[in-house]
Amino acid sequence: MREMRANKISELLEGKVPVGEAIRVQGWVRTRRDSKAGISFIQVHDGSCFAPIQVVASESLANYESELKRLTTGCAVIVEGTLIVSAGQGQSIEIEPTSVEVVGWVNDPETYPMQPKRHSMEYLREVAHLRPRTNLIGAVTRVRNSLAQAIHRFFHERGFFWIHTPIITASDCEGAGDMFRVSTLDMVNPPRTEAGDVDFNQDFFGKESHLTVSGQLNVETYCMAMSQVYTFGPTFRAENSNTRRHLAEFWMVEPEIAFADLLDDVALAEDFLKSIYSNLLNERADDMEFFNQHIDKGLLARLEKLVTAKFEVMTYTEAIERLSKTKKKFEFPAPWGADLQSEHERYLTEEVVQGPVAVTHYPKDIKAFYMRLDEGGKTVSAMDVLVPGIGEIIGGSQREERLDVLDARIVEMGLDPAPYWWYRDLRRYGSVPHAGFGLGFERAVMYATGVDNIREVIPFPRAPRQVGF
RNA sequence: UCCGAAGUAGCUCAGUCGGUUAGAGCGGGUGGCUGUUAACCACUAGGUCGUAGGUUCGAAUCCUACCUUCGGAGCCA
Repeated sequence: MREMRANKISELLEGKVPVGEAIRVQGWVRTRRDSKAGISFIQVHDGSCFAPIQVVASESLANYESELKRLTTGCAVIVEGTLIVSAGQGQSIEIEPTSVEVVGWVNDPETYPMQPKRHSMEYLREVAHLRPRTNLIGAVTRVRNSLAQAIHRFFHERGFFWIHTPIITASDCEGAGDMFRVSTLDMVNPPRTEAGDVDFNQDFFGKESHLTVSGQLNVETYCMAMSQVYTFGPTFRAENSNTRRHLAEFWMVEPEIAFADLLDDVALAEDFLKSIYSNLLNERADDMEFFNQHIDKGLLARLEKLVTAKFEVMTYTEAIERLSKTKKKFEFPAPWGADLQSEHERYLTEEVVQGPVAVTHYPKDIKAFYMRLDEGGKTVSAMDVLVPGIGEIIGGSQREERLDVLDARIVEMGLDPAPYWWYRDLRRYGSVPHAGFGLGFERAVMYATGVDNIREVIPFPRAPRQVGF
């Protein structure tokens, strides 16, 4: 396989290889159509782009009758031949092969799970090992990669450092929901203390340990030395959530910037979203066209508006006023002090602003202890970025940099300050105003593709009772 | 976890006032036709109707439990 470099189908379809060149394509058969004139049209796909390329195999090939006419969806082939101008309609170029080698057959075509037809997404989840061969999951995969690369590029170009915060943590400080336990103890007969409790002193780490629910507290430590940092890695929540937008294992992006306030944070979020989505529209136009046509007709218009519109900024208090003035009926009321429901968020971004909006300064009682207390002591410097279509996509805040205020907030929320000793140290030694936000990566992919179930935008979804692949 | 809906051929579905041999499209096989486009035409194979009980002369259809999936809610990213 080394004697001749294979051509990516993407480079052929993009015109990077001149017609008439000898080429080689390696991929999998999508469909085969026979002509009794003694030729077969074989659509070959290699994942490099949305479209397959057409291979026009003639009966003059030695294995035409014996093998090529038996090709079915999913067979792996290596095609060598010439890139030619298509003699038919529907494609500009195609391949006239000098050889088509069948590398891997499909054992039982009738029961091969991937048929050249539309499958339900629920069914595709049951064959998660084969679903990347579909148009939909292939397109999602390229979009997901494009966004991930764009995120790293965005931060890298601005001098941020990617911090690999730990997956295993002994602190449940984040308080962001139930955690998965990490333990090497015998679950059936764990060692006990004299009081009868499980003796975690004898566990691997010598104390109770869990999978992380957020890298934020850890990344703040590096922010206080490296100035601009971010985490981008897996995150785990053991909540029994059975919805189309929750996973037990998902990826999260969390930047943190020093010498920055809430409006710097909003500006970063705006630049960030515009950057990664405008890059996507350029880089994966083929996949985005597919999503716009088959998944969500309004997708491209919405994304194009997002990357050009100026994000509005509105305080929570203003938002509540706007909600109280409308005649629109909501399922839930929106009194000052309560968290905004999804229906409220969508009304604000879709009807009031008709574009992206950052809502700031939420009541302190509905937000986390580490968010900076505002003048007046009723609100904190939190911000949620709301976008049409889904509502909240980013949540962030300026962090509380004053030790006395932070301590008071920890106590006020009924938390034990002791485990936060290292987090509190940051406020004792060279503390500076800083801010950051979190973006659920899968939700960003959902927004980019219009796919409405989060289980389609991650290769192997983990959710309650779902760990099969 | 709570509320609602659904499980029938390899896939997508139709079929329920209970009643002979459970149907279609796609996919597979065979043949025909065509520089074809998820081609088209003909023939053909393929189903313990989610699982376990129950009611009945008779259950895909009615009842109960369980399993699984989907949608909504809560939680949140």
